[in-house]
Amino acid sequence: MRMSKMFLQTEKEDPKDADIVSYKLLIKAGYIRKLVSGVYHFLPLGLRVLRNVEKITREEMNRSGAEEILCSALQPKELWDESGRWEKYGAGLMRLKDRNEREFCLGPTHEEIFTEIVRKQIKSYKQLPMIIYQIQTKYRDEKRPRFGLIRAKEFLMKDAYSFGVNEKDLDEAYHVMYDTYKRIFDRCGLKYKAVLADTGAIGGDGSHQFMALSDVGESAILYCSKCDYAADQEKAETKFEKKEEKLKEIKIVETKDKKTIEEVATFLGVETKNCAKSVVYKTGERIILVLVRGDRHVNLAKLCNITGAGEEELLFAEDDEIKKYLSTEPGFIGPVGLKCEMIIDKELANTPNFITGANLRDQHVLNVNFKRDFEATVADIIEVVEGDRCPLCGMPLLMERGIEVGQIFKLGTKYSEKMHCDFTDLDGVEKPMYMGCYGIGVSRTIAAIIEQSYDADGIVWPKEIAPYKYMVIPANMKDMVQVTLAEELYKRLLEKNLEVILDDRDERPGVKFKDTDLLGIPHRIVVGRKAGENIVEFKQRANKESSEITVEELLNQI
RNA sequence: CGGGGUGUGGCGUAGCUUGGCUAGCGCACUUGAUUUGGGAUCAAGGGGUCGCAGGUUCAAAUCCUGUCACCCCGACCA
Repeated sequence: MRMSKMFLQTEKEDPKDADIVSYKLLIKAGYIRKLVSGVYHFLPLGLRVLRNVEKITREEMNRSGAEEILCSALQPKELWDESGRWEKYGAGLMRLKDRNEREFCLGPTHEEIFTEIVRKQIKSYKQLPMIIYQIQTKYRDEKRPRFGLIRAKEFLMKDAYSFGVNEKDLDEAYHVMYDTYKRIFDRCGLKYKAVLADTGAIGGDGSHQFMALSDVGESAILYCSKCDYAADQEKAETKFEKKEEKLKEIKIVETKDKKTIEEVATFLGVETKNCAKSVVYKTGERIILVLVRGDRHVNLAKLCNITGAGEEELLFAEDDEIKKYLSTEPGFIGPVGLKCEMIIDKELANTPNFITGANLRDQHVLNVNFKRDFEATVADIIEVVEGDRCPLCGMPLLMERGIEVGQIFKLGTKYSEKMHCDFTDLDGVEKPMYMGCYGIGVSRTIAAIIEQSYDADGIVWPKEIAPYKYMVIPANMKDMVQVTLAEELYKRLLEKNLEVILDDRDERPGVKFKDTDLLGIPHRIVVGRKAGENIVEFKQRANKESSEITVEELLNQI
């Protein structure tokens, strides 16, 4: 490609609306352009990068034995009704109607579609197991799109679905995909961790996320300082020690105007972890009192799983609703004597003699004990933080932030049962298939790569990702010796089937160097003053090493 | 959804408080000259519904009302 002909515009100044590196650089270097919030165009260089990530993904998926298809993005409501997700998915689903008022959505994910395709075609155990996948644009009406390609409304995703006859098939497919994902992200040059994950809206009972480590990541990862336990914060568990202490007698104390945990703890001269935090949630008509230790936060993902509520359905109850439905006093809520659904965190359940609200204005209760004083469902509902104990080995957990670039799920028969995706087994009995699903955010991966690989001058692409691998720069376009040699070199590199740009613009060399760095082209070849002696400069973007070599040496070397 | 902020040529911005002449500057773009190893210099030039709608006024980028878009923060309390 000739730079003079390229559809490219680089910018010197940072875009006003960007504050993370990957987005700034993608815009400045002319890789992408924003249409509206959360929706982006890929310009020639951006598309080449996207295609490179796709290529790696496709090659590794094919290598694993999976087969590629391409489904429609437009999906009819009926299929989503079958799985029950038309209601459950909530506002994130892009819904639309055709001219006959028939309802559709733009696919945010494709479990329903793949299940539909497979149930039409696969009838026998003999045709299983199998994995099919696609690379396609997905649509999600995000609450708040942000960080450029990291959270977009429209984005490119690779999604794969496995179908098998039993759990063993599923486990095998899951492991194959796990290994495949590692190969994909290795080739993308990412530093990442595979962590245990919550299954969220997709459902199922086993999942890993692949997290590209980065401070701008929206997810928190907790991992053990000693063993190899690693989990998303939504999923992470911790080990706690059961405190042995004699149960004391329950006692009401006056706590005038002391509403928050901190106020009460300070007032009573105790630590917040000796108090119980009572949080009232509602989902539809259901009112749930959730109890965690005073120094803990409720983990919404865990709570959703336990209550069966969707993340958008589970809300904090307003004060007047609390008064109305629970006949208690906001600010002084406690489990003792309260009549409603209650869930207590297992850590608090094992804490003796804690303090709670008394359900009366300006009063709290001391020495409350689970079981003795009230009953509730026990569950793990706290958010684990850095310093908590590893659930496997008990050593302290560390925390890091990550960008979720991939996730794999064991779906089991969740979709196949609802949607009647059955096969006839060896014994002649019709059974639901065991499914898994496996996603990679292709466009998001690009942003993650940049977040991990840039410097003051611009992007530093890993070699497989770079849109072009070589930049040939004639330093002075008026010097015919330089121009001729550069043209010759360009031709020779093209003949070798290398991805090369010739910067044939009539610009000063500084401009060309700056652009090469900004674009992140891995290898730069400058044809300059020594062109007459057939010597050029060969410089590497990543480590800034450069050498002067003859054209012949260069051609032999690459 | 709640809170805060911002909308002025392709990009980045000044002007707005205190209304007033042709809306200024840098980058980019066009033409010419000089220049050519880390974002050149000079000269000439083109490009603007000041987000949109309404209002106040002799007069609105500027004041008022509404609206749209974009960005950031938040969604944890008993």
